[in-house]
Amino acid sequence: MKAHLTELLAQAAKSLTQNADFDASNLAIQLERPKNKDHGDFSTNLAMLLAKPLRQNPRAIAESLIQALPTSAYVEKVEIAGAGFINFYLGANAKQAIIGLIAAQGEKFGHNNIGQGRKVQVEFVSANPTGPLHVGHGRGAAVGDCLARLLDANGWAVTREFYYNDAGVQIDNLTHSVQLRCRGITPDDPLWPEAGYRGDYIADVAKAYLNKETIVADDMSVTATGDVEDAESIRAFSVAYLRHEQDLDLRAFQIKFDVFSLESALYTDGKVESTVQSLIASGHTYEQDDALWLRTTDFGDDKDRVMRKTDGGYTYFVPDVAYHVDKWNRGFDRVINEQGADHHSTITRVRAGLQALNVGIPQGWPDYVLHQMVTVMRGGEEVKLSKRAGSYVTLRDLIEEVGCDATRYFLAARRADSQLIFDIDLARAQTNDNPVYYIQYAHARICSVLAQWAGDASSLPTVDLSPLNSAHDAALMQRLSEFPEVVENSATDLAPHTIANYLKDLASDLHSFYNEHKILVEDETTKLARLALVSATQQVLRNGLQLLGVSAPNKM
RNA sequence: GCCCCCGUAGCUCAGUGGAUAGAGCAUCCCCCUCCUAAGGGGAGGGUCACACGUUCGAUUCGUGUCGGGGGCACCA
Repeated sequence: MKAHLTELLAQAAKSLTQNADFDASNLAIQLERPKNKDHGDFSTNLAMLLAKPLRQNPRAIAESLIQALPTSAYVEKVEIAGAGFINFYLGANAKQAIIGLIAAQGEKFGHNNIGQGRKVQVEFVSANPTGPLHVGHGRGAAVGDCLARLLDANGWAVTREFYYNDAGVQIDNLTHSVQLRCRGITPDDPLWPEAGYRGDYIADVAKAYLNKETIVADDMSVTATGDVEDAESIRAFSVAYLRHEQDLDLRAFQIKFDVFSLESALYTDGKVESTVQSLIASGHTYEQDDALWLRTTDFGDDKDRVMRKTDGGYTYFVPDVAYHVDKWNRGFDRVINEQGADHHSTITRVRAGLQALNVGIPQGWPDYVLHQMVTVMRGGEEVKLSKRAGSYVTLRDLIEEVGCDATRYFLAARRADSQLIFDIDLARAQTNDNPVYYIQYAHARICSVLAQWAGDASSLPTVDLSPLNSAHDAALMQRLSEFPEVVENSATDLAPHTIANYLKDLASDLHSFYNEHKILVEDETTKLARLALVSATQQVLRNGLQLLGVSAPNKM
C-alpha cells in the first residue's frame, strides 16, 4: 500500500516539475503513518520539500500535487492539512485486504527478502569460561538472539557465533583458584589471592575434578585426571566445566549457537602469527621500548596501541583482529558483534587493525551493537548477590525466578544503549502490569474464541469482510498492516526492542476490539468477518513473539 | 582530564526533523446476566535536564554546560 501511494506521488511530482529546472526523480518521497487518526491513514510532507526548489508556498504545491495525482481504487479521499501535509484516506477495501494477505503468508507474514540470502554472522554472549552467565550476558543473549531472528526474517543467512577466551590471565586465575580449592583452601583464607575467583561454583569444579568426572560441553569433552599438581589438566577441565555450565544457562534461556570459536585455536592455527606478519608488512607497525606497536592513530584512534608486550606475549586485541580476519575470510557480507558497552574501546582498535591489513575490508566493518548495564531490583531494592556466583546475579537464577519468556522479553524490550532496570516483582507479576502476559493473553484469548467457535479456520480467508467497518476494526487492521514495516525497520536499525513495543500496541488494539465487539454473535456474516480478523491477529502475534523467542500459549 | 551511551509524566520507558509529545504502572472515577476482568473506558499529571545555534519547522540535528553510567593499563 505504501509503495502504491509512493508511486502515485512520484508521478504527480514528475508532472508538476517537468517544466522546472529541478529533477524530481531522485526525490526521496517520505510517506508516514500519522499518529493522529484525523490526519488520515498515510501522510506526506512532499509539498514542503518541494517548496524551496519550486519557490512556491507548500499549500499551493500540495494543491497542484493533488490535481496531478492519478486515481486509485484504494484511495477514498486526499486532503491538504496544516502547513502543507497531504493526507491520504484509504477505503475500507484497502484496509481489509491485509487479512487475506496474512492468511496467505501465514508464519512468513512480515518477512521480506532484503538480505537476499547474503551471509551475516551475529556474535553474541561470548562470555569467558570463568563462571556462570550473569544478567548482563542475559541481555546480550536476548538482544543478540533477537537480532539473529530479525535478520533471518529479513532474508539473511544467519550464523550465530559464540567466541570465548580460553587463554590468558583470566584463565590462569581460574586454574589457580580451582587448584587452591582442590587443596582445601577457601576464599576466606589469607592465602587466597586477590585476583582469585570466589564464587561457590569454584568449589564444585574442584570437587568434580577430584572425582575425575567427564564433562561434555556443546563444543568439547574433557575428563579430569584428578591430579592436583597438573595445572594443565585443571585448566582444561575447568574451562570445559564452566563452558558446560554456560551451555545449561543458554539452554534454560532457549538459545542455540551454530559455532563456538576459541581464542586458543587462533594461536594453534597460526592465525595470530600470520596476522601479525601481515600487519608488519603493511608498514603500520613500529618497534619502541622493546615492544611492537600498531599505529592505530592512522585510522582514527587517539593513541597507538601495543601489539606485542615486552614479555613477548600479544595484547588482547591482536587475536581479536586475527579472529575478525577469519570472519572476513569465511565470507560474511556482514558481521554484527553484540557486546556489553564496557568493551567499547575495542571497536576502534579492531577496525584499525583490519584497515591496516588493507585486504579490502570496508571501513566501519564489522557492525557493533553495545548494550548498557542491567540493574536488578526486587522489592524496591537492588539485588547484587547470588549464592552461586557470589558477586553478581546469574542468568539462571533469574530464569528460575521469573521464567524464560518474561526474562527474554524484559531484556530485549529496551533500547540496547539505555541502561536497564530489571524489576523482578514486575516480571513475575501475573497481572496486566506485566507486558509479557498482556501480549500472551491477547493470543490466548483468540485461541479460546476460535476453539469455542469450533469451525473450519481454513474457510476464514475467503469470508466477506465488509462488516469490519468500526473504528476498532480499522485500528486493528491498520496495526496488522504495519507489521512488515516494523520487522524491516527493526532489522535495519538493529533495534529488536521495537518488536516488543509493536506487540504491546497490537495486544492493546486486540483487547480494545475484544471488549467492544462480541465475536461469536448470531449474525453469521459478522461472526465470520470478526473471526477472520482475530485469526489474522493471532498469526501476527505469533510471528512477532517468535522474533523475540517468547512463546505464544493457547491457554493461560 | 579525554572518549562513548543516557537524561522525556511521581516510577519504568517509547517516540528521534514535522501537525495538540505517547504507553504501562501509581492516583481518582466507571464497565463482568456477556467469547478468559491476566481485560476495557475515562480523569488528572510534562518549560521533552539547561543554554545557544542550524532549519519554513527542533524533544529529535550541532556546540557548550550540568546530572547518571561505562571506558580510558604493555588486563580481557
